[in-house]
Amino acid sequence: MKMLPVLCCGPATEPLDPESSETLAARFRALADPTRVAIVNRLASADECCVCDLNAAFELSQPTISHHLKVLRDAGLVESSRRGTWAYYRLVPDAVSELRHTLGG
Amino acid sequence: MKMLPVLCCGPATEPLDPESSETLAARFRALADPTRVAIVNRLASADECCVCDLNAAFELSQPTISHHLKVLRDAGLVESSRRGTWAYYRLVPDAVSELRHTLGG
DNA sequence: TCCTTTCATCGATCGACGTCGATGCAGTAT
DNA sequence: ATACTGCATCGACGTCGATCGATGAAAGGA
Repeated sequence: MKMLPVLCCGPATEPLDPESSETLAARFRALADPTRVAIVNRLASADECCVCDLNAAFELSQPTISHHLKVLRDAGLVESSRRGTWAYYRLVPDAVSELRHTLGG
Repeated sequence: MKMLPVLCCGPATEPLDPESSETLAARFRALADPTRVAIVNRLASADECCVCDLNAAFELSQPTISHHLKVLRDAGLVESSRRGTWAYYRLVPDAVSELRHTLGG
């Protein structure tokens, strides 16, 4: 897991280089959609979640949900594994907590 | 300051209603741009910051910086006050901290 | 009064993003 | 072999957002 710089509070708030700003913004962008926030919230209260359950939970088309899952995957916030026909998604707690620390934990 | 629900970790991770998801996403969207992340970072290490300093710090036009500051203002992450000709911006620590808690502090 | 500086807003442009239907591809059952 | 289900990808469409130049408003100085 790549280390992200501290964003604000805390004793050491060093200036951000452009690359770090872009990395941080990319992670926040993954949460900049209500559906993705809701997905993350749902995954937070369940160890695993089948895509079919997510499709049923949100009034969106299956490709749209799949797209949001890909965005979250690319951001490293969730991970998936296929078992048989189904795909299961899990939260990556370290990624969430690392993002939280950039807000000054 | 409006109370936001807990997002993930912690003992109580209640399901998010659509309105809360939208509110949370809106806040994350304010940080979903590298320039805004850098502005927040800069404000975090200085009590106050004049807009003219920000204009000088980023290689963007003055209207663009002004736009980003408005986005951050609308999100409640920063606040401003004019003194004479100059406008000074400050971070709103409670807003940042509240957002951090939604990530499960 | 007139000019300059500082900042916000406006209008336009262009690329990024959310959404969908259609399609493809495994896996499973009949 | 055929058909069906679960999920990812593709292509297209509409909207949103980042950016800029131009303009406006307010304050200060000559």
